Amino acid sequence: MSEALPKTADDPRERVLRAAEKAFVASGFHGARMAQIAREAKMSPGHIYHYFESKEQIIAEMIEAHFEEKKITVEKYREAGERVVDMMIDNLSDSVAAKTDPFWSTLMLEIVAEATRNPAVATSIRNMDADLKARVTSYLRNDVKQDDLESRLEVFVALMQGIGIRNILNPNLDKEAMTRILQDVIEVLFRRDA
Amino acid sequence: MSEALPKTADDPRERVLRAAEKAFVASGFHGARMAQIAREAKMSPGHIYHYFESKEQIIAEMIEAHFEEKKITVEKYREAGERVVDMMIDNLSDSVAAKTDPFWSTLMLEIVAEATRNPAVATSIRNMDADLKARVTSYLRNDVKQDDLESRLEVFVALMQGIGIRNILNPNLDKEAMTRILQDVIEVLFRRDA
Amino acid sequence: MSEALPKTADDPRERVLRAAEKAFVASGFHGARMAQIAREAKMSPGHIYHYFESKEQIIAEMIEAHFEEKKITVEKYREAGERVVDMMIDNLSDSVAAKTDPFWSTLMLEIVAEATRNPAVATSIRNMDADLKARVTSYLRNDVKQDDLESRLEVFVALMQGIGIRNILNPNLDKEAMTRILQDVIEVLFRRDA
Amino acid sequence: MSEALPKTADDPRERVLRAAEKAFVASGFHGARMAQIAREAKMSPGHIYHYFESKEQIIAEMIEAHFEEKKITVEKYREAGERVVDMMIDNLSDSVAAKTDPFWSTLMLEIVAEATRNPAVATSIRNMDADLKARVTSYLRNDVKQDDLESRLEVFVALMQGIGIRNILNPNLDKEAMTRILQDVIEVLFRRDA
DNA sequence: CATGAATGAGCGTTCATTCAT
DNA sequence: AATGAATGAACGCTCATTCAT
Repeated sequence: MSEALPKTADDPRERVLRAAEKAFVASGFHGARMAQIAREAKMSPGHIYHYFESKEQIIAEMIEAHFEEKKITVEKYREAGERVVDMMIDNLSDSVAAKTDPFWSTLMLEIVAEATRNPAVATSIRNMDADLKARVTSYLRNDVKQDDLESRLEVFVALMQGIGIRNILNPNLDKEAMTRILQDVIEVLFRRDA
Repeated sequence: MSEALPKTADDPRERVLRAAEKAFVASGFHGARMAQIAREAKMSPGHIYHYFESKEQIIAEMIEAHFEEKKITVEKYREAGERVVDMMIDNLSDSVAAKTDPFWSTLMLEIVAEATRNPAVATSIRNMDADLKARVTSYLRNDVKQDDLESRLEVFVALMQGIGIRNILNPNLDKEAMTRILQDVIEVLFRRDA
Repeated sequence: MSEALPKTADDPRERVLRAAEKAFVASGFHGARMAQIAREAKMSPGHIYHYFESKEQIIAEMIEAHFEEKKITVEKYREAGERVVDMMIDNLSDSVAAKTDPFWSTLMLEIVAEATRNPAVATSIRNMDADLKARVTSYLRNDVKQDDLESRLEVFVALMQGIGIRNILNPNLDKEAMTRILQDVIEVLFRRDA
Repeated sequence: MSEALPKTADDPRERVLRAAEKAFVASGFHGARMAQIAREAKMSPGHIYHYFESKEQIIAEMIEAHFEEKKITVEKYREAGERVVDMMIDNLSDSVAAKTDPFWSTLMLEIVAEATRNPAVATSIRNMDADLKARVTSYLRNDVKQDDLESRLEVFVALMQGIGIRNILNPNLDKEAMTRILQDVIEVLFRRDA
């Protein structure tokens, strides 16, 4: 009779979240208007409140969905066994492309900025970030021997997230050159002793 | 008799800018209220408009001042001659401390996020960022021989700005360990062929 | 079933225009507050903006409606054929009553005063006034032979609008006596040579 | 040592009143800003309050001064004895010119409009208008025999003030033609039986 | 499940007036 | 007599949210 988790394009909640995402990227969490989200979701403003308690809640769920997606991306590395770092390097070009997609980098920025003022969001993304990092750390352990691996991962993640910011400040980033240089950095971060 | 440029704590424009900075960090550009800024600046809301045309202008001037300060920081490297990279490494611990100061990293985040929706701000900070990068590139040229120096600098700057984001997502960052690892990264970025 | 143009008391736009009219007469265009208009229209201030872009627009539409009404009044003279001047004289008492209604004379004053500082309003009411005058002139042509008819009409209109002002400066105007005297003036304006 | 009534250009009160007049014509009573008046009067905003209690008071005094001037104009007719109407006709062209001066017609409009909402102003200008009218009536009595003279004067004054409005609604008024036609009207108003 | 009309608190900003000098 | 910096109440307008249907 009824689907359990209809996370398709027809699921109205999903439609709102996607619409909100778009609006947030275009105007920021505070600049985005419920009316704008409603229009994009092809739903009346009033009806959104049938699915979400408030704009705040939409923001919160959207952020969660964002991390859920990242979790899936990260799970690929679980299969890599002892070849995680190789896989990282192989995927570098795609990773840089993802980080420099204005849509995602803007969203990431918006999320982190929101965390600096909304304690609930801060707690939530810190937990999710820790979870993500713990996963990656455990996968990397198969391949990497340094005992300061966690800090090394922090450096690597900082670098990748920083690239998102750089792309905003300098949209003419030479991504190919950067990918090449990043390979060296990864080597030094995770292979020095190998 | 009378100071020409009283950029002291008594200069009312400066007082407003400092107050705005605080309010922006606490609530974001859009969340900050003029009344809040006025209270913090010990000035009536109306009087702020004696010194600034609009909230928008306060944001713009605050951003400019922020970059002006960075320019001064960067100028230290001008004197370093052929020992720029050494100086970078020597200063690493201070640089990391600066990047992980929640006040400044939050402000930076706010600024970059604003750039993604306010074209005037985008143009302004891109110009200022380019200027800053050009300066550093020219100082590095004395010490670094790689022809892809610009991209290497981009990677380095991404890393440093990314650390600001990391500190928000993980306030328990092991700064000492990261400083140590960053030394290796700097070596590989700017010394590999030397 | 649904009405096409419900210009009744239930049409919310009409309700706002009527409320605005009242408020403008009581306090002037600038003195009238949106809250006052909203209260009078039994509508929240915010909701007014569902129907009108701005207070300015309400003023503009109210002025237009005012002229539209005048156009209807004037059209009666179209049917009069060669007996326009007779009709004018027959209607004189009503015309004087209309011009001395404090509500309408105050509104007219407000409109003309607004025209002296708002160029958009000036253009608008000049066009509408010219249209009105052209109509009356063409109707009068059937009955009146003077070639300076336009100037004669200007004199007549000045007189009628001036009565509105007089009524404000002297609310005890002897309207009957004036109507009698006005008959002579009309005769001399439009009948002298007849 | 000190002049009794220094109504010269140096009298600061006079300077403020002249400045206010200008500002009121340009922007209306409510649109005119104290700062604008102060600038025009070459005086600081604060200092204006040394001479006037409030903007309201400036408006009130300015209106009074305006009528005082009119009183002087009207007094010319006192000397005319039995030739008042002749004098009126002789002066017609000047009178029309005065009424169509945008400065004065705008000011008159502003004053009458203010009277419709400010009861103090209403009382004041009604008294002054009555005084003026009584004077002119008494002078006309020497020349005019009709017993409805007061109403005839009302009609005449309505006509002249109406011309001010017409000039705003139609700045291309043919003043010469109108002057000619007005002569006929004056004749019929004040000479019919003579 | 769905609409969109309706609300009203709260914003950035203005400006008559006051105050310290 | 004179300044102009400073105040703060009040405005037009916006928009997240609610309500009648």
